Amino acid sequence: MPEKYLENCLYFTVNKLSRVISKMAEESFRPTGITPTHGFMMMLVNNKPGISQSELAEELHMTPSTITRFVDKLVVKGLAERKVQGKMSHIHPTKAGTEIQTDLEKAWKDLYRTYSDLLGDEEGKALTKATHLAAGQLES
Amino acid sequence: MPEKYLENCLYFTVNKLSRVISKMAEESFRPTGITPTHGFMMMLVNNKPGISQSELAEELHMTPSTITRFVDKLVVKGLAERKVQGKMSHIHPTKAGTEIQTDLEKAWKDLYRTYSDLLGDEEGKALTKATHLAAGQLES
DNA sequence: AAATTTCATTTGCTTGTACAAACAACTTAA
DNA sequence: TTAAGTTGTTTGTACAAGCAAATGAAATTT
Repeated sequence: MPEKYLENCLYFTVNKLSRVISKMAEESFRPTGITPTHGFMMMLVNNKPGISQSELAEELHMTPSTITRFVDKLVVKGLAERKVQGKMSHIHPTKAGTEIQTDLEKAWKDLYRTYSDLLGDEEGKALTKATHLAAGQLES
Repeated sequence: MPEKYLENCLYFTVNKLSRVISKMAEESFRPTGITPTHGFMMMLVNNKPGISQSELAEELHMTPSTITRFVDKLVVKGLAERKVQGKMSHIHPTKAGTEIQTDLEKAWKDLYRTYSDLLGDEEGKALTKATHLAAGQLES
């Protein structure tokens, strides 16, 4: 299977794109002091204080164990706190957590601008949509 | 930034798709006894015995350190061997390595079929192409 | 009410991947 | 021909993410 064939493989191209855009996202979020995924999680917490971990898992499409670790980190960083109630954990933003929201939104917009400028606005949107759709179709 | 907004973010959708298709690829490659990425590496080695690690890094779009670890594993599994020559490492397939080539190709085809069936043949191709293009445009 | 099942979270362990620093071998120029 | 720089590989360390099993609480069944 000669060299160039790899780029006809969705597994391959998607993983590569994932690495590239992840690096870009880290760059955009650097000023906030947290990584992109932690940033998204924090925004979800700010958006709905008291959100449960399973809701976070649902939104972020990540497994519960990963969510636990990520919440741990937000707590250690003083951005959020866990209120345990029976078997549920409810996550609330701290003052510091509320305060970085603006930075997070800025970072997110910045990321959006960066890749949109490189891909073209419409192309970026189209790719995002296609990617989202495909992910949905493939998970079964 | 309310819930559904995440799906308008390329970083997000791409990472999700990457997780989904990686799982699918693992599934397809399970019969071969190695993971998809090791499988691709092995195919490259079979395709060009004596290939250097930097060539592998180039083809696979991965960093040299990652390549080292992956080659290590192929060696440990008895599928390949390193012939060190000066500062270069040349990777050759062993007998066992040559022998699993057919299985690897089958796994690869199987992966292709699986996602093409779910996405539609043309859509799958188009997405692959778009993804490849985008990765190229973004890495700068 | 006790036993069982279900559910949300946690913990231990594993894998993939990267970066930074180190190292080793080659190249070039004074 | 030695010093300086470059290039290919390796090693140490770290982090994201997952799985499987464990825990602890709630809900359901007997």
